[in-house]
Amino acid sequence: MTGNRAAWGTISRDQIVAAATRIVRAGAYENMTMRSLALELGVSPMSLYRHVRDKDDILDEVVDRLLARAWRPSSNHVEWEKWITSAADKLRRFLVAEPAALHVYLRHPVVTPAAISRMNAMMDVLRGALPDDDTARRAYAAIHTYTVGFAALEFSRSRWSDSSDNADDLVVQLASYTTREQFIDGLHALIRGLQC
Amino acid sequence: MTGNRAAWGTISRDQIVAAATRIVRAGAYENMTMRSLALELGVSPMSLYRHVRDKDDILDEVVDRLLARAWRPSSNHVEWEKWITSAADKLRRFLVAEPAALHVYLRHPVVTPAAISRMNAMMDVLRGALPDDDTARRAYAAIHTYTVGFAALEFSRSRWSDSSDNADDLVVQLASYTTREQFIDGLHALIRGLQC
DNA sequence: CCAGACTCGCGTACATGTACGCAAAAGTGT
DNA sequence: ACACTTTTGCGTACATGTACGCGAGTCTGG
Repeated sequence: MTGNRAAWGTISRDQIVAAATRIVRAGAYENMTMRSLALELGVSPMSLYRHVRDKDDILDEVVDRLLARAWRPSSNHVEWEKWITSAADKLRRFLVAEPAALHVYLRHPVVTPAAISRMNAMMDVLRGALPDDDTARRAYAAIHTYTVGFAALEFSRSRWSDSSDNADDLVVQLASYTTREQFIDGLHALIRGLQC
Repeated sequence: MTGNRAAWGTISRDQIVAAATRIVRAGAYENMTMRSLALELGVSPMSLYRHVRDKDDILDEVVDRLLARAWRPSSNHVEWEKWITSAADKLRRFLVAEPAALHVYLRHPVVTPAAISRMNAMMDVLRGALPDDDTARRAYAAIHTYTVGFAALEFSRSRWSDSSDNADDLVVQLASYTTREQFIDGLHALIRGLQC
């Protein structure tokens, strides 16, 4: 017998990602550490690194799986603006609800399968609605930027307790401008501007 | 004698922030750790915590000092759109050039003195250009969101080496859509849309 | 001037991600 | 079957932020 060593081939990349996905789905992203993950898989922490580059590598794949189930607009809107709005709002919700996703989106460009599917779907709609390809690309980039930016600020605000009471009225008012309505409002302004 | 203990009153909050500012200004933000900071101040790491809540507390103040010198538009543009564009671009540059600043902006609402000055200046301009106060506030919020979002994506892209060669053409094209021109382009679309 | 309260510097300790290299298990060619 | 290479699990170690509490220095009311 081998002391206390786990059997050869105990873990695979898929199992690691699956376990991580389960943990994140359970809302325990903050407590998902390499050590806790290893413990759950009955393996030593360093063993994970045989199958995975680093923690972000795992998160990339976890987030892709979650995104695949989260990005599609609620229904097939006839008007393209509604479809785009719904798609953008879905991504915003996703990023705010899933800190792991925001982490990934802010760390590097996301080019995983689900993200690419989503991009292609949005580009198809934008290409059909705007004069030329270049305009569509610029529109996509601007909308994406606004969406991720909004999600980042909305999330950062959510973990904020106003410790200082000397709070400027304007500050408070603006800091609280991270509601869904605000998002839609700004997004519509952006879309209007992109059509000119 | 007191063994090796630093003299009473050796450090103050101001000195800590000043030292941290020096380090960040020297571009060594990544290497600014509580330990290195303490070492430079001739003090034990834990001593810092008598004067500072945590590392982010220091960074907040450092970033405010740097922001104060970085946010103003280059010149007094007559047209408000140019002034706003310049101000937004200044913030974008600042956030991309200074990782510490991006970190702070993504972590919680920034309500330090320089940030408030900047906000008030922008609000003054927007109030003068748009029909009513509410519109101005919405405009500010949207522009701020877009600016911070763009900076975050631009920065995340800069630390990216395209490891996969199966890279979709579209992906590459869009991932590289983080240039100053793209920023200005999207910003102008947004501003156009806000005026309707 | 002195006792008690308060401020401050610090030693220890812990959780985290992960670099490095050893050794056991599995695979491979002969 | 045997020598080898490759794959895999893991022990150790380090840098990081920071919680906790001790004891020394300073201040304050009587």
